[in-house]
Amino acid sequence: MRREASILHLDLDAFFAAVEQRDKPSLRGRPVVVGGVGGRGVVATASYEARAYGARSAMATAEARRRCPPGTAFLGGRFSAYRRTSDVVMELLRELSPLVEPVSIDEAYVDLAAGEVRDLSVDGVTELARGLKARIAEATGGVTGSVGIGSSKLMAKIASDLDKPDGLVVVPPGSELGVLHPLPVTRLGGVGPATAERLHQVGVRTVADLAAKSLPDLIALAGRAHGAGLYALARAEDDRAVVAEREAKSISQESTFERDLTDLAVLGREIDAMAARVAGRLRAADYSGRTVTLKLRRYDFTTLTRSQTLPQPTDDPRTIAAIARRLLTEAGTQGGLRLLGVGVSGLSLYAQGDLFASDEEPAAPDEVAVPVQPGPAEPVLAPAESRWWPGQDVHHDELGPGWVWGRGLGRVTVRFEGPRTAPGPVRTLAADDPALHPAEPPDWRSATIPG
DNA sequence: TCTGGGGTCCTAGGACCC
DNA sequence: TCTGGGGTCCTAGGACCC
Repeated sequence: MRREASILHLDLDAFFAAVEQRDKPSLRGRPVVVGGVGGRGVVATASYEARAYGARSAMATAEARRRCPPGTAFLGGRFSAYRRTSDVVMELLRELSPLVEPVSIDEAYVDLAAGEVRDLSVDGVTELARGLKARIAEATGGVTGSVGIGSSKLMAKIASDLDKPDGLVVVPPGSELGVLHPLPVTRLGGVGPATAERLHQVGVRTVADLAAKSLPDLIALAGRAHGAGLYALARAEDDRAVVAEREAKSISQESTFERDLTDLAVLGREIDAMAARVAGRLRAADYSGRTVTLKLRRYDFTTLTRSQTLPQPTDDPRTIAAIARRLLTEAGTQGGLRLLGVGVSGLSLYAQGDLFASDEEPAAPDEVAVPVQPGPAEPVLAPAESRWWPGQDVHHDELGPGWVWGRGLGRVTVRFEGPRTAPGPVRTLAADDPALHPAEPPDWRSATIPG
């Protein structure tokens, strides 16, 4: 804990949904749900309008559909659009200080003491945050963020959560315990459902209740590291540094199937496709890794992992696939699998994987290398329809830019509008209309300054 | 038509080594 | 031949976060 409130936490409000409402004028002020749109999808982000009906992050999309009224937009994610907007925000943060720690695409810490900020008084950082929020809204075309500033990461994060959305809270140094102690323990990072349940069983509901427990009690309850962490957080003791760059520890891909799969040949091709993507990401980042992990989730949602560690790191898709295939054969597919995942950990930079990934190199001690084939798509939609998904950016040769509202029965419904137009008209087209093409996300920035 | 995808960190037991 | 004490690596699972 510092003497000054010099750590800032920014959390963009309902970020994915906010970007969708910015780019799709007809959705402004209306409920929007972004996430998996298939039968087994879950909600990534619900707009505040959708939250009013009970839609929440991590809820099954099917449940959100039940709760929200007709006309609610259910959209798959447009990650390149979110990434572009996030990059603009992160650059604004780096203008405050070079020490910026992105936590996720919509969240970051800034160490204001590491930059040029002169005035770290409560009034000074409040003024700074006002300016930041205005610049974010201006540069992103109206996306808002909630800002918290405090004497530690803990307090900055707590503060940004106190007044959502579009909030600004500074916790003056010295007032930490007054802010912290009345809050429910579940507001502390690291207290999830399991820990919360155990704490409730011993009568702990607020952070003040937690602070009354002894260190040995908390270690008995939550384990050595976690218990000691809770003991410190309850006292607002937090010296975690803002860290700009973190080395990756693992890279993985996983996929939940529309229907449970049992066939080893089909699952093997899924593994090949995932191994190819993991290897591609490893190579793009100049990483290779020694441990290959297969993750599987059975029909009954039980989840298990099987792994093997190699003597040398690899980034070779055939090696990764061959190991994962063998681990799958050993684990079995009885009853059906709803999810498969392939990951590589034990990463090192610039390892010798390339030197050894020659064609004659055996892929694994007891298995012949298998060629990588494209994964099979579950035939849920007709081929022409499966090109399109709700929320997708498209362009029509005559009708111009727009986005997909829905598809089915050989047709696709498109709304023709963009970030800087009025709400546009809807047209239903043939799913195989040759004039309709997938498009890049539209540019939300205002046109070049006239003159 | 309950329950995504990509991560991090921690714990615990067994193998193995000195 | 009744029995240590660490330390590290590997594997598996679980909790948690966004």
